Amino acid sequence: MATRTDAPTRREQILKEAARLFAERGFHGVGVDEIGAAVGISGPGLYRHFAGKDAMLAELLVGISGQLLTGAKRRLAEADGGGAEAVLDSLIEGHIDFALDDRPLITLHDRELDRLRDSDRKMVRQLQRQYVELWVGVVREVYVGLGEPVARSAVHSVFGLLNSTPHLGRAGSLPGRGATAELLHRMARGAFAAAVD
Amino acid sequence: MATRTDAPTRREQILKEAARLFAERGFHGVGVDEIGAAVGISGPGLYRHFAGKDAMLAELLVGISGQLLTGAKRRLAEADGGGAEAVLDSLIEGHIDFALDDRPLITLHDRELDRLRDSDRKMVRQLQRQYVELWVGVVREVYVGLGEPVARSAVHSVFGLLNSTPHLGRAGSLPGRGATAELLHRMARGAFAAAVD
DNA sequence: TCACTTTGTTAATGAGCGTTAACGCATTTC
DNA sequence: GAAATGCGTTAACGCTCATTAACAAAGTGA
Repeated sequence: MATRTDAPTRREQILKEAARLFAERGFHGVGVDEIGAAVGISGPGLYRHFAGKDAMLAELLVGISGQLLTGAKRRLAEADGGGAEAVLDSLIEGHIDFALDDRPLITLHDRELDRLRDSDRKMVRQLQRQYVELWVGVVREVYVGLGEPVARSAVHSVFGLLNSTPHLGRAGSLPGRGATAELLHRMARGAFAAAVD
Repeated sequence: MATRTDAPTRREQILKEAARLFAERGFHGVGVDEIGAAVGISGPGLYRHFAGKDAMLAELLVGISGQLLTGAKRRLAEADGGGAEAVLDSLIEGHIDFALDDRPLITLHDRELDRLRDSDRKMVRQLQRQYVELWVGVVREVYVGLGEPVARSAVHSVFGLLNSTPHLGRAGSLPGRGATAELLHRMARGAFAAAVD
C-alpha cells in the first residue's frame, strides 16, 4: 500500500475542513467565509478552487460513495477463494475503519444528500446501491437462510450500527480504537446471525 | 390506554408538518412560508402559535427526548418483577415502535440538535443521557459480563441500528411492519449478545 | 351592541450569505 | 525581462428569508 507523504493540496485542505464543518453544523449552517477561515484564506478565495459551495459538497459525497464501493470491490477480489466468511469480515473491517477514521464524512453521507444537483445525487445513490447490493450478496452467502429483502434490511441496519461512531463520546471515554473496532465487528456479526432465525 | 379522538390542535398540526419538512430538507432548508403552506396558512401566521422557527424545533426535540424517556421509565416500572430480560425486550419494542411510527422525528433527533439555544440543547442532552443510562442499567443486568463503557457503546450502536428505519426503502419493499419490527428486535438482541464476549 | 381576543392576512424591514467584480502580487515561462 | 498564470484580497451586488408592522374579520362574553 502506497502511503502518501506529500503535503495535502489546497483543494484537499478545503475539502477536509468543509467536511468537518458541514458535519458539525449542516450544509446550510456553514458560511463560505467560515470554510475559508478554516484553511487560512478568506471566503471568496475558495472560488479559485471550487465552482461554488455546492461543488464542494458534491465532490465530498461522490468521493465518499466511490471510495466505499471501490474498497469493497477490492476486498471482494482480494479475498477471492478465502470463503464468504472472510470476505464479510473484510467488508465489515473496511467499513469500520472508514467510520472511525472519517466520522465527519460518515455523518454527511446520509445527512446532506438532498442538497445535491439531480445528476450528482443520482450518481451518489447509484454508488450507494451498488455498495449495498455487494454486501447483500456476500451476506446471503454466509447466512444462507436469508431472503433478499430481509438481507437488504439487515444490511441497512448494520450500516446504522457501524455508522453510530459519531455518537460514541468524542473524548477518551471509548475503550480505545482497537477495542471499539472489535466491539463493533462482533456486534455486526451478531446482528446478522440473529437476522437469520 | 386513552386514545384521543379529538381533532389535533393547530399547534400540533404545525409541529407535525414542521417535523416532516425538517427531516426531509433540514432545518435551514425549510422556510416558514413552506411550513405555513403545509397547514393551510401563510408564513407569518405561524407566529401566532410559536415564538419563531427555532421554537418549533426546540419543542419538537425536547418533546421527542421526553417521550422516549417517559416511555422507558413507564416500561421499567410496569415490567417490575418480570425480570430484566422482559424489561429489555419491552425497551427495544418501545424504541422500535417509535422509530417506525415517527421516522421524521427519529431523523431530527440526532441531526438538528446543534441548532438549539444552549438551554434547550442542554435539556435535550440531559434527557437523552438519562434514556441511555436507563438502557445501560438494564442491559448490564441481562448481559452480566459487560463493563459499563462497553455497555454504553453497545447501547449507542444498537440505537444506530434501530434508528436505521428511515433508510429502509420507503415503499412496499419492506417485509411489512410487523416483520420489520421483529427483524430489528432480533438483530438488537443478537448485537447485545455478541457484545458480551 | 360593543369591546376584546383569536387568528389570520399582506407589506415592509433588515440581516445573512453566496457569488461576482476589480484589483494586486508572486512565480513561472518563453 | 516581459507576459502570463496562479492565488489571494476587499468591496459590492442581489437574493433569500425570518421577523415585525399594520390591518381585518370572526367569534365571545358582559
